[in-house]
Amino acid sequence: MARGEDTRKKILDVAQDAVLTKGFDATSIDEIVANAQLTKSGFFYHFRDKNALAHALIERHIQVEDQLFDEVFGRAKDLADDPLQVALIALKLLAELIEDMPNGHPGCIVATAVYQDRLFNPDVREANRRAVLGWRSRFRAMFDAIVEVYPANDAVDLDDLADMVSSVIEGGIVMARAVSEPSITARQIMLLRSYVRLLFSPQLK
Amino acid sequence: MARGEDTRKKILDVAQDAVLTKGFDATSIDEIVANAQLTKSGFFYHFRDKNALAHALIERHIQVEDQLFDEVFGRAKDLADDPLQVALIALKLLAELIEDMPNGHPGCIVATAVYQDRLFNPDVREANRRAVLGWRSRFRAMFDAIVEVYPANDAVDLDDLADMVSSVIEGGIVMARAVSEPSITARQIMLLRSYVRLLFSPQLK
DNA sequence: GGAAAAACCGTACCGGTGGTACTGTACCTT
DNA sequence: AAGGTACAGTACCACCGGTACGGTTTTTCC
Repeated sequence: MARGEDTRKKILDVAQDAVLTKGFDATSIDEIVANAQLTKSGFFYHFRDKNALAHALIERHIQVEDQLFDEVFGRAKDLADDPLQVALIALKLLAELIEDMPNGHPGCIVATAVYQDRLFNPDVREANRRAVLGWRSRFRAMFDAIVEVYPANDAVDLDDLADMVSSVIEGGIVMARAVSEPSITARQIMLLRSYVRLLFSPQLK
Repeated sequence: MARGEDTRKKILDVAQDAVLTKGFDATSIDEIVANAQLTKSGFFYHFRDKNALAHALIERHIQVEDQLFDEVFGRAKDLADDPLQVALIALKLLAELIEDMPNGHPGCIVATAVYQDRLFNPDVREANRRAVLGWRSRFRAMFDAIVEVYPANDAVDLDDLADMVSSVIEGGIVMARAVSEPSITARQIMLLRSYVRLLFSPQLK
């Protein structure tokens, strides 16, 4: 059983690497099996078709991303008690984390799926949707905690604000790739942080 | 000469329609030539290969988008003199415009190109880059005008802030498509507007 | 230790797709 | 009349996703 899982993981690793640099469609199965050192038969034993691969890739990516967010927010909560400070610290940590990634952020697989209508496959589409909605509720909770202490300086919907975190990250990745300036993503997150501060700070400076 | 241009335009129209709904790779040349009512030979007479089609598509999309921005900002300048008010009005108009688009925003072709490494083709990559940098300088000018009158309430780089406009739009499109809520994009722009107001308003409310 | 299941390999094949190559031809301009 | 423009038509190729199926090794469980 461990043998099978190892192979499956290797396929996913190889595929993810290729997909993030070349795109999903540009990554052929032949290429994947060559790099993973197995045969086409082996590949199709583990994945029904290429959609199943995309699905697995997204599912795994969501887990990793969620874990990353857990760590960042866990660390932020260790460093402060005030919910606004926690959010500001978390966003800073997130920006630093993305900044330190070699070659910039690997590029979000969710967006990759959105822009290749492989997502016509309902499974992939649904996985994508769940991921985004998960992030929404996560960040929503963060902002809920803030407004209990600090009333917002502008009328904003908190779900929209929660979405803005994902939105700025995704948009930042697109921008970074478009102009080949990897640092853009992190700087965009810092701007979002600036917004959060202005939105909830009782006193402007 | 007009005969050739008409055919070329028809190819682009048909292709754009398919690409925006199905993705670039999922759109076959056979399908395009069928819908445009010509033969494969005709297609390859106008475009060297599929990359050349992508390139033309992006180039044309940039023109349309620029024209759209021109209209929005022109209208905003008609409605106000104060640079901050102009920006706030422009962002509101932009949000409304995107909101009114049937089926949500068509989905930015720039991002489509970013996520399929068609951008391995230097022409496409460069066109993409030029588009994004063009938007940067455009929005940068807008914020430059504002800071001459209103000092920012937070230390921000104006190029980053300019990028944030594009970033929020691109990210908003990704989010909207991921969860199938077309209105997200417009609401994200309204949040950016909220940030701009908080950032430059001398008085908070 | 033997059977069965899991995890593959090898090979052959199919339809679709991007792309090439070359010939033919209607039309328009000079 | 000549020559370029703008295609149509046909034939062909390599690659890719996917299927089919038989054979082989490895692991697991009784």
